[in-house]
Amino acid sequence: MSVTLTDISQALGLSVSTVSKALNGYRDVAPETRDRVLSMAQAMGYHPNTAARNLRRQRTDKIGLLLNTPIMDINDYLVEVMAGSALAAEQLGYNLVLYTNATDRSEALLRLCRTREVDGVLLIWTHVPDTAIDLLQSEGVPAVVFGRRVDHPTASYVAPDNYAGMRALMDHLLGLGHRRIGFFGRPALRTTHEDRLAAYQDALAQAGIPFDPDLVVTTRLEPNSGYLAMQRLLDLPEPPSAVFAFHDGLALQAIRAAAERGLRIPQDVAVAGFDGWRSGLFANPPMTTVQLPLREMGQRAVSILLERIEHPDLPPVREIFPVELVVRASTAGDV
Amino acid sequence: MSVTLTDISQALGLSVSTVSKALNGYRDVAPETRDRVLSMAQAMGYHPNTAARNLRRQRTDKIGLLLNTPIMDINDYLVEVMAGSALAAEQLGYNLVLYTNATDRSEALLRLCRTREVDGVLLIWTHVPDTAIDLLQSEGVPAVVFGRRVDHPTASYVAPDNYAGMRALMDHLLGLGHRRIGFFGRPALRTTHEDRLAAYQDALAQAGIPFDPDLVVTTRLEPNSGYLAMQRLLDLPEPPSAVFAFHDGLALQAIRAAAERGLRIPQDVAVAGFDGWRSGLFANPPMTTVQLPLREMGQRAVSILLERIEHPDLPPVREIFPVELVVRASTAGDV
DNA sequence: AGGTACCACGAAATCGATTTCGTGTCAAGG
DNA sequence: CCTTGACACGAAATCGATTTCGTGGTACCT
Repeated sequence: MSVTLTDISQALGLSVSTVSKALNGYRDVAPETRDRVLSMAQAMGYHPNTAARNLRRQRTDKIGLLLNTPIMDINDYLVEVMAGSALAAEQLGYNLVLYTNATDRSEALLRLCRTREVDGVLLIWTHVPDTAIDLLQSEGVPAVVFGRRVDHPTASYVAPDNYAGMRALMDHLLGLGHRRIGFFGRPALRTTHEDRLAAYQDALAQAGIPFDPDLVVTTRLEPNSGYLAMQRLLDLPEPPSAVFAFHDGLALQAIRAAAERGLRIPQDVAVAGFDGWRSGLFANPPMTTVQLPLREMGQRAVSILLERIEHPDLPPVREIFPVELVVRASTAGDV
Repeated sequence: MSVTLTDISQALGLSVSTVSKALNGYRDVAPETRDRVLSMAQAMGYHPNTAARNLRRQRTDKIGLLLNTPIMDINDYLVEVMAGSALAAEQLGYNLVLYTNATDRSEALLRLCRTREVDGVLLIWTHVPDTAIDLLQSEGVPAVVFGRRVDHPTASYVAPDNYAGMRALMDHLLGLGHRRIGFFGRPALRTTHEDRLAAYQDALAQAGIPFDPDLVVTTRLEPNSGYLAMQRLLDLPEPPSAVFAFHDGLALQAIRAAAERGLRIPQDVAVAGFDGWRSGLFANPPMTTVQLPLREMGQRAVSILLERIEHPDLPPVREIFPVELVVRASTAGDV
C-alpha cells in the first residue's frame, strides 16, 4: 500500500492537518516542524493520492484533448497540435489527457464533462457538430475548439487563415503558368473546406480562368483517399497540370499515384499540399505547402482554455492565425 | 454543480446506499425501486464523480502509456502501438492515458506510480533504463515493457524478432547482388540495435563478405538524422549500393538525400527500412521494409498488463513476435 | 408457535487529502 | 495584573461514491 498522510503523522506524532499544511506551504507551521515533515515525507516516499486530492479540491488539473479521429489516424497535423498544447499545459501546471476513442465519441464527450475527469476540454474536431458545442455550453464545461471557425455565440476557437493561405498558393501556381489546377476537397471539414474552395474559385476568377467542376474531387478519411483522388484527376480527358491536395498527407499519396504512371513531378504534374506536415519536407520531391503555425496555435488554445477554467464567465475568444506559403520542389523544380 | 447520489436520493426519498446499489446492479434492491432510480438518474443527468469513485474503489480503470520521446516525435511506429493498445484497453473496460512529457521523464514515472493515477503502465521505452524497471518493480506497480527485451528477472515485455527480420532483409539484399550494404545504426536503442547489427554481420559473414566498419553509421533522435547519415555514406570513396535504415522514418530521409544528388532509387542505390511505417507505402518509391505486427503487439501488451493488474503475483511474460519482410520498389524496382 | 431464511432498505464507516475553526501557549503592551 | 494578538497545532467537517453491517418485515417450514 502507498504511504498516506496518516502514516507520516503517526511516525512523527503530529496530526494529519499539520502534516498536510506543512506539505502545502501554509504559514501556521513552525519551520522546524515543517522540516521534520518534509524530510519524513521524503524518507517514506510519500506522494499524495490523486483521487483524494481531486475529490477534495474539486479539480483535477487536467485538460482533455479530444480528437475526432481514431488513434490510428493521428498524423503530423495532430502531433504538432498536441506538442504545442502539451508544452503550454506543462508550463501552466496542467496535465494533458488524450481522448480518442474507437467507437462512439459523443458518449465519451458526455462522460468527460459530467464525471469531472478533466477541468476543461480542447476539441481538435475539425468538424465539430454543433450539437456537441451546445452540449458543452449547457453543461458549463470550459472548452475551446481547435482548427475551425464555429458559429456558436459563446464558443471560443482558434483557427488558421485558410482563405489567405489558399489564395497565396493559387497565386503561386497561377504564376507558374498553370491554368488547369485540380482541387482535392474535403467537404466533411465544413468551414475549412468552404474557405479554401472559395479562395480557389476567387483566384481562378481573378485570373480569368473558368471554373471546371471536373477538377474538384472529394476525399475522405481513408488511408488511400488521396491516391484514388489523384487517379481520378489523371484519368480525365484533359488532366490538370497542377494539383492541390487538401493536406500534405493526401499530397504524398498523390505523388505516389503520379509516380506509378511514370509522371515526373513537377514537370509533368505539379503537386501542392496544405497544413505544413513535417513529412512533406522529406517527400520525394519535397512538398510545396501552406505552413500553419500549429504549435503556436496549440499553445494559444490551451492558454485560452485555462483562462476560461479560472474565470468561466469570460467572453469567448476567437483567433485566426496567419499562415505562410512554403515553396518546394514539388511545384518549382529548381528551388 | 453536478448531480450527486445525494441529489437523487433526496429526490426519491431513498438513501444514498440504495441509490448506489440500484445503479451498480446489486441484488438487494426491489425491481420497482431500481427502475425509479434509473429513470431519475437519467432524468437528472447523473454521472458518478470519477475522483470519488476512484478513491473508494482504490483503482482508476486507467492504464498509462508512457512514451520516452517528446510528443512531437510521435511517429507511425508509436501510432500503431497506441492504436493497438487503445483497442484492447477499450474492449477490456480500461482507459488509456498518454504520458509523454517534454522535460524530465523519470519524475513523471514516479508520480504515476505513487500517486496511483493509473493502475498500471505500459512502457513504450525503446531504451528503458534498468533503474526505471527496478523502481517499478520495487514500488509494485504493474508494468509491461513494449518493444525491447529486458533482462530484469520479474519484468514482462513484448518485442519483435529483430534478428530474424534483419536476416530476412539481408538475404533479400544479398540475393539482389548487393555486396556493399550501408547500415544506419541506433546504439541508444540497445538490444534492438545489437540484434539487428548482429544479424547484419552474420549475414555478411555467411555470404563471405568482409565487414566494413565505414558502412555502419550512427543515427540519433533528430529530425534529419537519417538525411545526414545518408550523406555520409554517399560521400565515402566507395559508397554502398544498398542502404539499410534503422527505421522507415530514417529511410525516407535517406531517399531525399539520394534524390538531391540525382541518384535513382533503386537503380543507383537501393534503400530499405524497418518497422513497417505506413508512410513507407506512400514513399516515392514505395519502401521495402520489415513489417512488425505493432497493432497486435500493442493489444497483447495491454492484455498482459491487465492480467498483471488483476493478479500481481503472476510470473513475468516475455513474448517475441514474428516479423515479415515486405519488398517494394525501393529495393526491387520492378515489383 | 417458534425458528429459519430471505428481502428490501438504511445507517454508518471508509477511501485520503484539504481546509475551516477552535484552543492552548507565550510574549508584548496598557 | 489583565488583555490582545500572534503563533503552532489539533479536531473535525468535507468532497462523493462504495460497501459492510444491521434491522424490521414477510414467508416458509417443522
